[in-house]
Amino acid sequence: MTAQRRGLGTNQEAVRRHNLGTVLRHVHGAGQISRAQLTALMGLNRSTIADLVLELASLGVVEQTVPTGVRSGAGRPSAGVRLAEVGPYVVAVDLGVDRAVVARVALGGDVIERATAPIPSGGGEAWQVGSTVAGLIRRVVEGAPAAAPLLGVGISVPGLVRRSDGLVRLAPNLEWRDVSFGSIVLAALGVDVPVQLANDADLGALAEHRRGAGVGIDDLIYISGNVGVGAGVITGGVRLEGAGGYAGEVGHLPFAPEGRLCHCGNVGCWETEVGAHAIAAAIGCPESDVVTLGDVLDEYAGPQRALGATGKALGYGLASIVNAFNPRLVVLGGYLSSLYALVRHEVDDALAERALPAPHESVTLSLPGLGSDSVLLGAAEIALEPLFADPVAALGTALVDVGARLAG
Amino acid sequence: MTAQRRGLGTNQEAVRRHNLGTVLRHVHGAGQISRAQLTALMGLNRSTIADLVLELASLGVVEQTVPTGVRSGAGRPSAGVRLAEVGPYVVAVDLGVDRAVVARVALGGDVIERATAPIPSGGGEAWQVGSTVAGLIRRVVEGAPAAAPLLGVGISVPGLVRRSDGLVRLAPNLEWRDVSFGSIVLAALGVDVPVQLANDADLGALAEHRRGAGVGIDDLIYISGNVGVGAGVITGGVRLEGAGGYAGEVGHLPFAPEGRLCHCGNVGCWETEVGAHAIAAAIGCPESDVVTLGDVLDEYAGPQRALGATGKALGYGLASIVNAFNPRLVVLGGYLSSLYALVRHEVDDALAERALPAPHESVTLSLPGLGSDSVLLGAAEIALEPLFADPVAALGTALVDVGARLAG
DNA sequence: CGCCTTTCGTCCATCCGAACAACAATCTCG
DNA sequence: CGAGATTGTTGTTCGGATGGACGAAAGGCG
Repeated sequence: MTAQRRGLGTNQEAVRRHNLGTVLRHVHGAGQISRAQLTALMGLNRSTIADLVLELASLGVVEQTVPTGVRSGAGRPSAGVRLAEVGPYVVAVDLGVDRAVVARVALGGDVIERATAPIPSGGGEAWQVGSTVAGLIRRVVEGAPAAAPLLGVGISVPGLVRRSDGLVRLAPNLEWRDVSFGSIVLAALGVDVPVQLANDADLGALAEHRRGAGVGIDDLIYISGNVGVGAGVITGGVRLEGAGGYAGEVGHLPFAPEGRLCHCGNVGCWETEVGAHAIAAAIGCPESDVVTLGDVLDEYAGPQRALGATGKALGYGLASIVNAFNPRLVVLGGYLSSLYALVRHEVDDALAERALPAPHESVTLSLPGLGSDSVLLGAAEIALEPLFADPVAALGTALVDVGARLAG
Repeated sequence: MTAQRRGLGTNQEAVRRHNLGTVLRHVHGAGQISRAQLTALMGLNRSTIADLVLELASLGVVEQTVPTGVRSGAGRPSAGVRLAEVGPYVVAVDLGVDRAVVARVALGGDVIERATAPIPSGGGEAWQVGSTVAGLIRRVVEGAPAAAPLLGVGISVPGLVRRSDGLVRLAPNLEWRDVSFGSIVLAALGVDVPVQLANDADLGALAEHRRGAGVGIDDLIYISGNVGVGAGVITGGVRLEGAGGYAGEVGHLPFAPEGRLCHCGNVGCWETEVGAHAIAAAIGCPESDVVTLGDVLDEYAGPQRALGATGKALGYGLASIVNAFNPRLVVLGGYLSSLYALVRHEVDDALAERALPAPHESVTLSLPGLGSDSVLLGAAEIALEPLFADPVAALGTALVDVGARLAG
């Protein structure tokens, strides 16, 4: 359930809000679901579910269908509930270190349209990137039906993002510090829509939890390998954010006190062993290809030995993470998924060696269920969040006829 | 708000349950509160609060008082709500490595009676400890009014406790492995009451969050120094448990790869630097006094230099924890509070050196607000938890006339 | 000291929304 | 084809939060 401010009482509007949001969350998650399933899942009365679905349908978010062909036992077949044909959508932005990916994502998580553009290496000025992103947003929104409402924009940033206001505190690979990127994009767009920013690893975790390898798993960690290394943590089914929103910065956990100098100023951070630069050096890959290390690794045919130590370092670091957070699943994203495919054995062994037995016995390592789209879809998910918290309010303030507004 | 199973709908019984529980939680937290304050805090109507308080009073949990003397401006003074004179209580058990502390704790968190007994070094057989604990429980319960209901028993264990069923997976300093200590205590008592077990650091964190140095702070970590070192994490106001309940095992984070051998089988764990045995060795304290290291440190008058390296190691380790969890507050419990008092400077400096600026700028180190009772009071808090989740049900199944039942 | 204002408790009617009961609809199975 | 099972639909009930009216108990002010 949505975490409302604790200590508060529940009034009847809150009940309705929560129930409408929960129905919508289920439809969003399953794509197609019957009213009978909803009654079972939510533990409410048939009549209540019927009423909730009716209200969502009148809001134009869902549609009721004739009973679907999939039958399951005797009895009258249940009416289906699915997302509306022309329903609300969001814009998801995945800011990488060398390119920006922007997508129009429908409620339900399908990418309808997508556009990509390179980002000057070293990030460049934030306003330039913002203008590039705004152009991509215009492009993906163009084809949207005029009647479809835009709920908001979700932006993934490879760096530390302050939770309270979305300020990018530090994005080392973009060379940004204290950049209000949300405002910059909005200014370049010339419209006012809700914008949510978050760390890339956090969003990868969210997406894998909702729609990827971690569906039904309430404690998982997504490790993003994206030049730097970060972790996004889902615990008890909710994002672990910490006081400022910076939780999960595992790239600078101490690893080898006598090791290499890290850009953070310390010596021997985990990132100096499993970061993209370290791996590139290990396999003799030129510096210029570091940003596309995943592709390089996918085609790597050199000696396994070159990566053995790296795999071991990855496993040892994961052991710390497993001990600290006790996840049921660890998803290796970015170039780490390519790396894991090459040295799975070394990683698994190192993890088993260093992790405590109790947390180790229930953990699984896995590749992303969403491929390289985890982060992008996570950005869509946070943009959808207000809709699940309060469907009526979110749809009330959503923007319609977006194509025309942005073109003008 | 209490985390109910996600995905569920909210029906009207759940609303009442939640609101009753929230009122009770506020009274429990504040001790004495006016109905006007409750309306403001919970955002409900005056009439609703009156009705909720009335129901709690008829359950015998709270009492209404004439308006208290503390005035605040004009207007009719508001009736007070306080805990009932003869109200429900719980038994809290803090299992240390050398002694067990048992207390009768009233709703509201006051320790009414307390009893202590030594535990044979090395823990001894679990059933022996269970019998000792049962004896202590009998003693503290004896004086309770016959009409007062016993809600349950909360037990703190220095080790890994499985969340699902409270099994003690591993308690190294008691030399226990897979011990169902809850059942053992119940069997020795001969009655059936709800029993909750949890890790000592988790309970320290809970108590400091509810009633100690972390009141109003939703992201905090309690580091327990109790021969071994563990962390309890509160994030977003709720306990971080992880998949099995083992989250927060930071004692075995890698620290010095060329360091000492740890009892977990690895080399250079943090615990080998800041664990009780390491500190005892550093200050030349005999092995037999390791279990009371806190007292030894309080009276320590030797050279500061002996502890300088330890302080630095503590700070470096805390930096990892701050980076990983981004807490607003870190409470140093057990002997670490004594240690911190001696080498505060070294710890602070080491933390500042290794932590990332963003998470570091908002974190504070502190001593426990509850002294050495944090863990004990945390055990009381988990035993109270069912009451806040559903007051009516919890009181319905509570045990009355406990003294006679246990004596017979 | 009396009056006004403010704030709160109490009592009532109201309203919202979930639950329930009864009946019709539509399937499976024998 | 009939019995049983499950669901949709509709009208009603009911729990519980809400809001207004009124009185009560304070403080502030002339």
